[in-house]
Amino acid sequence: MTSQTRPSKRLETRRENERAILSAAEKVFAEAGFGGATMQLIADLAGLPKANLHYYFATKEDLYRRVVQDIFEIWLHAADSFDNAADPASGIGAYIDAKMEISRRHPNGSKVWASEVMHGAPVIQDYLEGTLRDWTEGRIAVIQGWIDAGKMAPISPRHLLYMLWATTQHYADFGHQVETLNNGKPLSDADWQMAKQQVKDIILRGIGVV
Amino acid sequence: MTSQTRPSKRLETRRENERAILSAAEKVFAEAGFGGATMQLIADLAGLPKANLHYYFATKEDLYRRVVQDIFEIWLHAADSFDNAADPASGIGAYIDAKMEISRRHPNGSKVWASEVMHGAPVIQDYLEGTLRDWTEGRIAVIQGWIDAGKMAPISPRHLLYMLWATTQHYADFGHQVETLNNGKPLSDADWQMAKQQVKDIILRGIGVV
DNA sequence: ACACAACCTGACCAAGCGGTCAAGAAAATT
DNA sequence: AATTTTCTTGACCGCTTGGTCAGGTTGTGT
Repeated sequence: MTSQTRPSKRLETRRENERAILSAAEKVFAEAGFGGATMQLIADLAGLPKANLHYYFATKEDLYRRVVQDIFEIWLHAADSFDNAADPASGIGAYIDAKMEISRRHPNGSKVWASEVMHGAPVIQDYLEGTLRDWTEGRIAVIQGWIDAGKMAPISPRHLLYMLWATTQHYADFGHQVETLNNGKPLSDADWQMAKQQVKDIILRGIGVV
Repeated sequence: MTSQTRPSKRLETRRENERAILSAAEKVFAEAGFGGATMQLIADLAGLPKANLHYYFATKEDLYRRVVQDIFEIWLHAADSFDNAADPASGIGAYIDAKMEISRRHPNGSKVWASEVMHGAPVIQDYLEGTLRDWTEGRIAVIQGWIDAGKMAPISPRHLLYMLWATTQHYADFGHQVETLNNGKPLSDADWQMAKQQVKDIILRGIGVV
């Protein structure tokens, strides 16, 4: 019985360890940057000896690359909210909601991404020139279509996208600053709700859809 | 003649060296992060032997602290554009212009600041809790005054400020990404003009002042 | 001219880094 | 039960790092 594909203890612990390492690495890379992070610190946080990290990930760069790639995937999936929307209010509104949720749930990932780009994207330059550029051009076309159809104000779609990215990611990348200005307390559920609403209010009115 | 306060060769070279070191440090810290930056790299870029750096700045952290403080000063001065404005359109418009200009002229400084905050502001936490918090509360009051006077839409001043910071600094912190999406070419004068105008267009309409 | 203080720097050091490896433990296969 | 494969780990290594320091050089006040 239960002859279903057993997880095979080997693969199971492998997955567990990889996840523990990636989770620890994301945090350490986010808090210390690539240069400031040490394999020892990641190992301690993951609860494994340092040598074991090098069994799963040959080099520090390999580990870092995986962390950045994973984030990029999550980040791109927020685009799904963008598509299948007939009008800008719902499409862009949903995109803001999705990006804000990512900032809340994956602040470390957002920081690693920001750090990578700030340092000249030495690891993911190909992603910027490939996937991201294609994605961007596609959304610009969608937004331009809305403008041409008279559904929103004639702003530059490109700069609107930058504003959306900047504003939503600010709550992750500059989360510490936001928290400090919130009297040192993390944002509550209501605070996040408020932030989301305010971003949508200003931007949607800014592009003339309310 | 010329008995005016002579610069005194000593102080002159001191100032020159300090400026060379700080300029080099800003660039290296921005490109590599605190952890990734090395005193040797900064020394080479400044054209001085490494030991000489330690004569002017005792430790790497001291040097870093000075870089961050200098940036904070520049950053705060952009607030001057905010004050002495009777209506939100000119006040916030001027603030956006000023912050965009800083992003263009001091991208490295902006990156160092961003990096510092992203890593939990280990060095400038007191600035966040003191000067920045006071500054923020003050501007929130100004904006709230405009709202109460019916001069703009009733949005949350706090989140408007976050949006302003995020959007304007995006062109510095994510300059590499912006450049890549601009076909790998740096933004031209016209591009910057366009960016400025678009940010002002969307935000000013977003807060209901156009 | 002299003496004193400020400045400069090549050589050096302890500490910590990423990464290696050999030998053993544990699981899977036969 | 034996064997092979995968996984685990303490000890170790070469290298780079931030920082030091003694001794020389340069500028300044007297």
